[in-house]
Amino acid sequence: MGDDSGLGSDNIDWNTDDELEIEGFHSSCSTVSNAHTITAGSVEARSFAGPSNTKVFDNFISMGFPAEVVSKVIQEYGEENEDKLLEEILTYSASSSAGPSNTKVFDHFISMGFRAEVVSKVIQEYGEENKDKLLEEILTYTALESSSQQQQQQVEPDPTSSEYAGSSWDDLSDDDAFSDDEMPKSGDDDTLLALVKMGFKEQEALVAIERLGQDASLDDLVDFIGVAQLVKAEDSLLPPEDKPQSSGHSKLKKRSLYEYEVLGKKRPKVIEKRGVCEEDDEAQALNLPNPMVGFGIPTEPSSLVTHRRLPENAIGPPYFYYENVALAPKGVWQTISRFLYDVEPEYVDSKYFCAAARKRGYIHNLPISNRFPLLPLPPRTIHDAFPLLRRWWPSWDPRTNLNCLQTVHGSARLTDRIRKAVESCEHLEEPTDVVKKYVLDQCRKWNLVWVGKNKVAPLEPDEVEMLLGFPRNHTRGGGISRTDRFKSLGNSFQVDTVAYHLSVLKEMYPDGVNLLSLFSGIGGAEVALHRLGIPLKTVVSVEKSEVNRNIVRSWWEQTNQKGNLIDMDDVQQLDSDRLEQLMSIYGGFDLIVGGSPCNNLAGSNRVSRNGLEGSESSLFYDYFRILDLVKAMAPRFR
DNA sequence: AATAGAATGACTATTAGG
DNA sequence: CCTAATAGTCATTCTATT
Repeated sequence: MGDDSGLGSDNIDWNTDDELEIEGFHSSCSTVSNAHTITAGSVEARSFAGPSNTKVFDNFISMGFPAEVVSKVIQEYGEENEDKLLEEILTYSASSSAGPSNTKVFDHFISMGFRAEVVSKVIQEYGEENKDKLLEEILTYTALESSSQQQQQQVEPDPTSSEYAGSSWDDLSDDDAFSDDEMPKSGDDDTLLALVKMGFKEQEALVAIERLGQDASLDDLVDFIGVAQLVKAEDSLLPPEDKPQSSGHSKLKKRSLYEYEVLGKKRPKVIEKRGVCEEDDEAQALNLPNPMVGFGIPTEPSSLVTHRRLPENAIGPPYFYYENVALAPKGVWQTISRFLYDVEPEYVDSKYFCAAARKRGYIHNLPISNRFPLLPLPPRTIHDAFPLLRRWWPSWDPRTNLNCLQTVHGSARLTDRIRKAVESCEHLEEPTDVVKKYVLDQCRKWNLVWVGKNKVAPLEPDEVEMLLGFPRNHTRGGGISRTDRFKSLGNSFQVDTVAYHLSVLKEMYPDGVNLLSLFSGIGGAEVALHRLGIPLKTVVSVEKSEVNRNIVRSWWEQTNQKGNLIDMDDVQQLDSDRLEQLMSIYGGFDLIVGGSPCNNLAGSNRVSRNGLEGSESSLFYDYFRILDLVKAMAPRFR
C-alpha cells in the first residue's frame, strides 16, 4: 500500500469500499478543523475530556488508525484500558470491510450515546434507511437488555450440534453409561449410602470399598478417600442433598471459597499450632517444585535426586507410569497419589526437554538412578528449534520458549489483526508499548511464531510433532484431518520427557517388555520405548479414538515391530477375565502406562472443569482399577 | 456435513511491591 | 510478613462459512 504520502492516505487505504462517500472520510479525518453535525460527537469526545484524552487519541492516530474509528472506540470503552482499546480498534477494522456503509447512520446513533454493539446489531437487522424505526428498535433493545435477561433465549437446542463432537474423544455417552454402573449393587449398600450421604462421590466411594474390602470401617474408608474430601464432609453437615450433580457444583464453589478464606489464612499459622491440623500438613507436602524438574533432568545433573523410598505396596514389578496435568484443581493430585499407593508425584516441565513448556505430574514406581535421555537432545529454545524464524523475530519479542501446546490453535484472522497492529507502527522504529503488549499477549496465548515481516502464524502440525518428539508425519494422512492432528497432538506425551523416565528399564529388560498402555492416544509411550531401544514384545493398547488407533497401528507397521499389538477401544472391556486371558497367552505385563483424560482438570476448560469426578477425568479410576488388578495377578504370571 | 473462528472465565502458582 | 497484580492453562460449544 502507499507509503508515499503522509498519514492521511494510509488511513484511506485501510478501509477501501466502493460505496464509501469521500465526504464521510473527509469530515472524520478533519474533525479538528471542520466539525459537521455528524462528527460532533467525536469532537466532543476529544474536547471534553481534556489533555489526557488527546494523548490517548493521538497515540492511536499516530499509529495510523483512522480518527473516526479511534474516537468511536474511545467513546465506547473509555480511555483507561489501552489494550482493550487496541483490540477493539483492530476488531473493528477487521470486520469493517464487510459492511461499512453505515458509517454515517452508525455515527449518528453513537453520538447519541448508544453502545456501538447494539447499534451495529440493529442496523444489521433492519438496514439503515429508516432512522426512526432504527431508533425505536435500539431503544427497545437497550431497555430489554438493561431490564434483566439476555435476549438469546430463542435459540433452539439443535440435536445435530450436540452430536457434532462425537467423532473421537467425546462420544462416550457419559451420563447414561455411568449412572447405570454407579447404581449400588447389593451387599455394601449401607456403607456406600453412608459415604454418599457424607458428601463423597459414588465412584470414589465404590473404589474405596473395593480397595479396603466390604467390611472396612467407615472411618477407614473416609480416611482412605483422602484429605481433600474432609473439607467436603464438613460442608455436608448441612442437610444432605439428593442430587449430586447440581448440588455438587455449588458445593464445589462454596468449598473453594471456604478454603481460600479459612485455610488460606490458617496456613501460615500451621507452624505454630501443634495438635489441631494433622491433615493440613499432608496437603502441603504436595507443592509444585520450582523449578519444575522432578527428580532431575538431563542437562542439570547437579540437581539429581538419585534415591527415594517407595511405599511398600507400591514397589514393582510390575512397573507403572501415570501422567496428567500438573495444574489440576486443588486436591486432585492428593487423591491420585492416595490411590496410586501413596507414591509422590514427580512434576516436570517439558521445557527442560524441548522448546515448548508442558507442566505435567507423573506418578510411577520406576527407579530414578542412572536415567539417560534420548539422543540427540532436542533443541530447547525457539531459535534452535526454528532457525529460519530468527530472521523475522523482532527484538522486542523476548520469548525463548513456547507455552504449552494445546488442542486448538490461533486463527488466520487473529494473525491478520496482529499484522495490522504491527504495521500500524511501521513508521516508528519500534511499536508502541500498547501494541507490543497486545501482540506479545496474543503470541503467548496462542503460541504464535514470526514467519515473515510483521507476520505471525500458529505452528504447523509437523512442527508440533517435532517439538513433542514424534517422528515427522506421525499423525499425518490415513484419514486424519488437520483439526484432529492438533487435537491428538495436544493431548499427547512429550516423548523425550517420558523416555527419560522410562530409560531405566533398558538394562532391566534387554529382551523387551510387555506393555499395557491405557489411554494410548497417538502412542507416546510406545514411541518413547522404541526410541530408547527397548523391544516391544506385546503391547495391549486401549484407546477410544479410532483415528488414534490407526496412527499407532500405522506406526507399528512402519517401524517393523516384531511383537504383537492388540488394541481395544474401551477400558471398561478390560476386566479381570480379559486380563487373565491376555496374560495367560502373552505373559504378565512389565509396565502399565497411562495418562488418563485431563478434560475436567485442565485450566483451559471453562465448561466442565469438574475435577477427578468429571465424566472423562474419572476414567482415572479405571487406570487404578486395572493397575490394581494386574498387580494382584502379577505373581502368578512370572 | 465438515471445518474454521470466536466467545466462553476460573483457578492456581508466581512475582511484584509494600 | 502481607496483599495486589500477573501469567498460564493436554478445552467446550455455538455459529458462520464452505
